[in-house]
Amino acid sequence: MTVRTRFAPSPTGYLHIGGARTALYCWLEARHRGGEFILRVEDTDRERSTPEAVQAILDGMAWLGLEYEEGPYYQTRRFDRYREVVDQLLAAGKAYYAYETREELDAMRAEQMAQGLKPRYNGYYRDRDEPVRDDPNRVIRFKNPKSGPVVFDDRVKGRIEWRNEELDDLILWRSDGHPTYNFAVVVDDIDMRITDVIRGDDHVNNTPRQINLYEALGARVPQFAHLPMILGPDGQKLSKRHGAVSVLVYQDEGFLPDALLNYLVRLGWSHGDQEIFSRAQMIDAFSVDDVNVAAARFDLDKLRWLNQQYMIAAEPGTLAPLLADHLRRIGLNPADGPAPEEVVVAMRERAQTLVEMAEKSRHWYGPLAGYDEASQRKHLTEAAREPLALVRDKLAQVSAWDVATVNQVLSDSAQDLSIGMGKIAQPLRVAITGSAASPSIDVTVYLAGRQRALERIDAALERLG
RNA sequence: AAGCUCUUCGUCUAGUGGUUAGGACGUUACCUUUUCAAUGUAAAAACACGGGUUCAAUUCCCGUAGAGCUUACCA
Repeated sequence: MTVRTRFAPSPTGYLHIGGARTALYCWLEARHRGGEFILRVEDTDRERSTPEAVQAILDGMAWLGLEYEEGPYYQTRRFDRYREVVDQLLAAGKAYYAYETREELDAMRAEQMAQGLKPRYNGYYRDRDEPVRDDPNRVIRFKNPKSGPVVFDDRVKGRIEWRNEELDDLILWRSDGHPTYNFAVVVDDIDMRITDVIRGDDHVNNTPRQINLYEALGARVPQFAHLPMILGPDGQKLSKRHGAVSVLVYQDEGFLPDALLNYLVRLGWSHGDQEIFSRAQMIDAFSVDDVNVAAARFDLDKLRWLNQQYMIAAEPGTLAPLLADHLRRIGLNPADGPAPEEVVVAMRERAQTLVEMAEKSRHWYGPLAGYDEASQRKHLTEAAREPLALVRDKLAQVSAWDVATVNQVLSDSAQDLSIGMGKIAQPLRVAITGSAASPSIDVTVYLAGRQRALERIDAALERLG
């Protein structure tokens, strides 16, 4: 039988870190076992679902490169099918109408809580043979078995057992004429022949009821795998302050999708001592059976480190357009400076994100924002005048403009003046970049371009005098 | 309140009835270097607690504590 997994987000928000990892694990499990991955949008909650959120999820999936064989399916387009199934259940006596108002249900719960009981529906209408009546509060409830155990072997949490006494008769069909989530998922997962349900562990509690539904419908129960949560750095539930923002903000912040995926795959899963996984390696090594049981915290530092590893390993040409884009975002024109590809090579060991890379490269594309206070005081001193002037002259005269030529000019100058390279490099660096930290000095000068380099040296010399 | 679940360095994790409890991020040194990085080397850093079982428990069992999830006509 073909393995089929699905990612089934509800479009009430964007695709966040937790959702992205669930999607990744579903995708990996399908890929690893040569199966199919399906995307299904659970939009039965019409109040909270929005088309923007649907688009945000689709965009997030696309950016991460988690392609699906089927979908997106939309639950709102399958209402006829749910109606059909609920009617079957009704006809078979496996479901019934109930008429309590919300207030009555709330009161029931409150009373049970007060008695220290687990709150649940008391089944008042379950075995009443009343004629069906029209009522604004009319819902359809499932006849959950009254006794016996419900057992399942969760692929990450192991064996979980429930007693049917703990469960109540869940609502399948709301009074507003819509199916409920617990009903729609089961119908969908059956119809879509899902073999492995991989989802967040906030769903473990729904699983026994769903299993009962599968059985009432005479369907084969799929395998379940409940993934632990991802927590914020403080161990609290992920909030907007942490990572509960759209994965697309990671794009905005200069992360590579493969780096994010690599980070996420290791959050709750590991394979020996390996930290870096290409997509192919992930697919090869991954199994939900090896996923951890405990919740994990999101650690931005490690993501940043991984992102840099990916930037260093990437073909510079593939990063160039991304860097150009980030330069534009901070108001710079990539055409006003060196080829982004060359900047990538110079800067990838000095930046952990593309945003950082763009920021640290501003001085090659736009005017100097000013000199770093301490660097200026230390290096733009009277002692720098002679070397700067000499270098300026030589740079103005050389016929070629490349790293080797610049390097030659600098070492010649050092020799001419009988001083160490540092005495030339540091003042020059401050002159060109405004700070004492940059790539090697020949590259730094080369990337500035001859005209800009000469202008900056002139400006620095003027400052001295 | 009840049901379900979780607990190894600060963080992500490996691991086993007998290990110097391993790796990675981060941190701190050192090396390198004209700066800053990157790389390399090294160091500090963990089995939540209490009882059992056992010759021996981080590992198995039971409690305690802490944390999470669910108890919706949300998903």
